[in-house]
Amino acid sequence: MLTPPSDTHPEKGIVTQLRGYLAQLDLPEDGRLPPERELSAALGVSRTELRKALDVLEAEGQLWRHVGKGTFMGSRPLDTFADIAALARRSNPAEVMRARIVMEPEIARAAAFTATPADIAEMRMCLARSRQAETWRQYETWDTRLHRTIAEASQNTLLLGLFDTLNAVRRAVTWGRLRTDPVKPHADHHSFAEHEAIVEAIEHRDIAAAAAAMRTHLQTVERKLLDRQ
Amino acid sequence: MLTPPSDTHPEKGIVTQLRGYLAQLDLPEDGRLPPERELSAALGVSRTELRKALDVLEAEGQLWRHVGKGTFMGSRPLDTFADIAALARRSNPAEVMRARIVMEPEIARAAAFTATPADIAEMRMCLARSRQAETWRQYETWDTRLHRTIAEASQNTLLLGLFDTLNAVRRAVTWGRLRTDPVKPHADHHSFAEHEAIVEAIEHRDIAAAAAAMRTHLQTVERKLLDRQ
DNA sequence: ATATAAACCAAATGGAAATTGGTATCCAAC
DNA sequence: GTTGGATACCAATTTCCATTTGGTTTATAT
Repeated sequence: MLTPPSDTHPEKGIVTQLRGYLAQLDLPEDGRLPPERELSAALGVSRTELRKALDVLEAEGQLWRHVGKGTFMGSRPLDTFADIAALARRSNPAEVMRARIVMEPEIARAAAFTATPADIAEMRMCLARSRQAETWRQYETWDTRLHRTIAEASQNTLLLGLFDTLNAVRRAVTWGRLRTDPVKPHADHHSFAEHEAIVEAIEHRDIAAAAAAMRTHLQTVERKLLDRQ
Repeated sequence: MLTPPSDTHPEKGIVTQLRGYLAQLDLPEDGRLPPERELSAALGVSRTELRKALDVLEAEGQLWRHVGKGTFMGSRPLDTFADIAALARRSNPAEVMRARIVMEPEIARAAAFTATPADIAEMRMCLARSRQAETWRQYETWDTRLHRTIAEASQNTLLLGLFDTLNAVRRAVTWGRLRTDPVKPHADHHSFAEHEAIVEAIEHRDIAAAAAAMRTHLQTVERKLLDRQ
């Protein structure tokens, strides 16, 4: 499968010639260098020989290559997938709640700064729809969407991404213990008033109240969660 | 910008006609329904009138629309991206700092609760090493490790995972504008005292002070960051 | 006034064509 | 018989362009 590097003996000259050429070359921002076919022509060597030299530099970690993409100086960018499944495996509902209590009040605080009228309109719609929900399933859909709308309103794509990750883990952890009650949430379910308070605070640009209301809400949710176990 | 729904008075007949048509329609897996131009023809109404009816259904949350994509039944799906590269592409240094200021003070607060003596010992080592650093490169290594040790001390694998994600994005975003100064940090660099204050607060289990010290520190970093641009 | 039709726009999609690193084959040279 | 070069081919990826789609504007008619 893999050919041991020591198997071939590329002329050392080609490697050093390549090194010099690359050093003298001014690379684009991403460190991409010309395709092999051009490079071999520019250096006056065959593609086979050039590739042997490139093999050496790659083994040294000086560059990395990928089919269809090209050859790049530097080290290969990290495999960049926050493995949600792995996170969920290590975590548990209590941790998820603690993480929510850490993140979401501060997100709400930021949202109170930056929310647009459209954001607030969508929050209000989520409130209304969650009140009209006929099943817990529907209720949770609109509850989730309300919280995400608040995260969107923070106008920070990174915070939103972190929130989504947290949410994905939450779904994965909570999966299997979903509420399947046929009954629907009572009209005086604690979340209704608490959600209302959060949106109210955001609408009034009261950043401290927004954070506090979100914290209160999540702490209530946490208490209910622990009670049930 | 937004047209108030009450502004127009679409024939209620069209809305109910549309409701019926959609109910009778068997939708594809993704809930996508025919483009407006087809729908209006099928229903024998003008596109303008159809759109008014669609506006109603959208306001009710029964469907969502997006230019270029189409119109879909149900509620708008959340596009969850745990892809760090994608996150980094959409984000920027300012956002990263805001996200840090949101997350890390609260993480420090949690850490002040749960840090073990071993955690604190490691934090102190990071402090010492960062003071001894001979280059900015070294300094940043120990700075990063200090912040991560604090996240570890929160004893919450999910928070730690989110912190790591944030950090990966930070590295990706900051890439290319790394400090290459040959000089090393001054002995009175602001971070030294600020780091000290954070660890001190954690050690004394002063959760409020820990959060405050971390927030102060990151706000200083943010200020310096913006100054340089 | 209101509704309709038509045209236009920008976002998004889809697919063909071109590009690129990797691999196999054939052939000449020594 | 081994080595190296030229060529062709492969699959992953990108690039480019036409098309589609929801959103908006304009002109026309009733």
